[in-house]
Amino acid sequence: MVSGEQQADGAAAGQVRAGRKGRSVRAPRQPAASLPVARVAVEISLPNLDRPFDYLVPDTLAEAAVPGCRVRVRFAGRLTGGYLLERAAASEHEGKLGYLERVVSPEPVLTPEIAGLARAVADRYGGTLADVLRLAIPPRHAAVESRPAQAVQGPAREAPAAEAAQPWDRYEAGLLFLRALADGRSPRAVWSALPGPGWPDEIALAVAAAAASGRGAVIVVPDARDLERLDAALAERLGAGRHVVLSAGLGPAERYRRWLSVARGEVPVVAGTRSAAFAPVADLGLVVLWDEGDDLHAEPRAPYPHAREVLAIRAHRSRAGALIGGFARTAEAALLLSGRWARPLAASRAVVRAAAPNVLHAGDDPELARDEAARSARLPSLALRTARDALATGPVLVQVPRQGYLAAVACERCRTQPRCHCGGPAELPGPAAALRCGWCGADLGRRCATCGHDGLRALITGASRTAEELTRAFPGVPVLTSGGTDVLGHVAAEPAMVVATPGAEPVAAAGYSAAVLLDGWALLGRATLRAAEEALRRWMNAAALVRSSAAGGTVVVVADRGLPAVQALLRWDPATFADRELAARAELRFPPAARMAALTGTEDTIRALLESSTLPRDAEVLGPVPGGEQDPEVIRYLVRVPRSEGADLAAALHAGQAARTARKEAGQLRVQLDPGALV
DNA sequence: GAGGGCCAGGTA
DNA sequence: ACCTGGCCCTCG
Repeated sequence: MVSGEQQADGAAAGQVRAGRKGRSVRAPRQPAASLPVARVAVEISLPNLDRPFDYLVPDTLAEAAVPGCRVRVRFAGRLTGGYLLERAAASEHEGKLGYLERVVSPEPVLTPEIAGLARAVADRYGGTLADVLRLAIPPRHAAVESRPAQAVQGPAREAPAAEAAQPWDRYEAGLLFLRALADGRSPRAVWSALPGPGWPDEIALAVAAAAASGRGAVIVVPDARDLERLDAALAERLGAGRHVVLSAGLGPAERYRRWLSVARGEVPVVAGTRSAAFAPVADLGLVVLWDEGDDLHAEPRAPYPHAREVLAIRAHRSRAGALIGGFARTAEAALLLSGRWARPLAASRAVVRAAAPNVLHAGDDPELARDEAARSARLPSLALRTARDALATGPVLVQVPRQGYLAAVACERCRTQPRCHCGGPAELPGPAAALRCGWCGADLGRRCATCGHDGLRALITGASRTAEELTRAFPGVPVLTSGGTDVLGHVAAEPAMVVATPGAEPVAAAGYSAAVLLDGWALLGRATLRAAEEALRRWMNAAALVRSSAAGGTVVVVADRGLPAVQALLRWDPATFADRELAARAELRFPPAARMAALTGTEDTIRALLESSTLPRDAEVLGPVPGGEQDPEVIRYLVRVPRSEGADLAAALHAGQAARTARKEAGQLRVQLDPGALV
């Protein structure tokens, strides 16, 4: 109801009055003649308000208030933004409806497909529609909107001929997959990409096949470097003006301009990082996820959706094809296969063997165990020999798990690991530097706090120290580094040692002649559920940059040969590894075999949430578990349910949070379904 | 989240 | 008769 105060304000009661400073006179409002009700998704991310609200469309906005447009409405007395979901003839709402205050712009930015997808993603993660829409729709840029649509340059290219599709010929069902897309069908595949530089082109060909059926595509890659490679391949295969690239680095105006060209149906193909999964491509025929195991695909903002999940939901809802893959494979992807949601798309063993480099291991090299000098130098002789031979024919990649000089140290005498007051570990930034805290950066001097000794022992050697060692070991050979803030995109075909941290490996012009994967134990030893899966993914991504075994490419992995991840690399068999990983998770009842929610907050808030939630029948509450939070008050609980009850768990936690916020209960609480970093 | 109504219990 | 705090509900 409208209070006396608001009536005096004029507008709400529809009184005619002259505004101050020459503001125009407002006539009494009248509902639009046709479809006077606007169903609005208000931009408020409170779980108890996570539903549409109806407003009246004033006749003055009858034309502008189109489904999908941005509006301003008065909600609980305040002006708030929102999206018009649909126009209706009547409302279910018993009470009196307010009027739309304004149509921000008649541009229909929220398509029915994306509205439905966003709702489904919110439901899947127990989050709110408003939170998902914030991830899905970029902020408006008025100047960009008012500019006329860009003409699409260049003619659309014809569908790829059979010859052009040849890279897919190497995969057992590759041509069938492309044919199905070109015929307008929607096959779904978990793809084991063959090692080498061909993946962007293979994706571009699949996209071109979907385009040949008159449909669009969405492609999500982990980062800007992959996006650059894909951009070039798409330009090549689709022709000019048929795709746009969406990435964070574009700046708001350019980002909105490109996004709008997709929303307006001017461009049928979008490639981007995780938020591009929501790009409003019209008539979607294919979704693609590259390097599906990369943790950059996990959105760090509420409700923490994963691009794999978003794309799978989208492909399912929109009846689009799906191509989800990479060189390695996660347990999640294995589950898509075991549930028959997708089919495997891989090459035969013979083709894989020919395309992959020759992989050797040096972890249990007997020379390493005996040769103390080699051990302290950390470079097994097999690795040094391989690198030396390979340098004759091209660059050699050296993968080091950690950046910096010494990423972890101990006192040489008493073996204590120095720590900062904040609890962070000490690292050594350079040969003559003082110790520094790896978390807060505080100067920790050089002397051992326990015994006073100032000699150090390296526990984890970083990339720059490795580069220093290699410079000594290979005099006259250029040693390049890539990692952290200084990432190289490419290196030339000339001999060089290229030291890179995982994910920062440059592409070599004609492939690396060899790669050395150092300190496997440091990757595998991390106490996380995904340590082995992640180690294999990082190794395969590096090894895929090396020439094929037929072309003399060699990889040396320094790790224990008995480990399944090492075996999987030696045999280049990501599928069996992922199946085993999935089986192991099923045994432990861990995701993705089970569905889990992580509740992070104070003991009180977690307890209150659990009390106000009606958890599914088979829910197990585990905890408190270590969650890596700095604040000792903030703890973590896990709630586990069988996969079949995942939707119920999300709904229960959503309802529990709704009840809590409606009761104005204080306290921070984060609810995360299937968090990436579990345990 | 903000605002409001309602009730209980206290205060003048 | 009036104020305050807690509880609960609505918000279109």
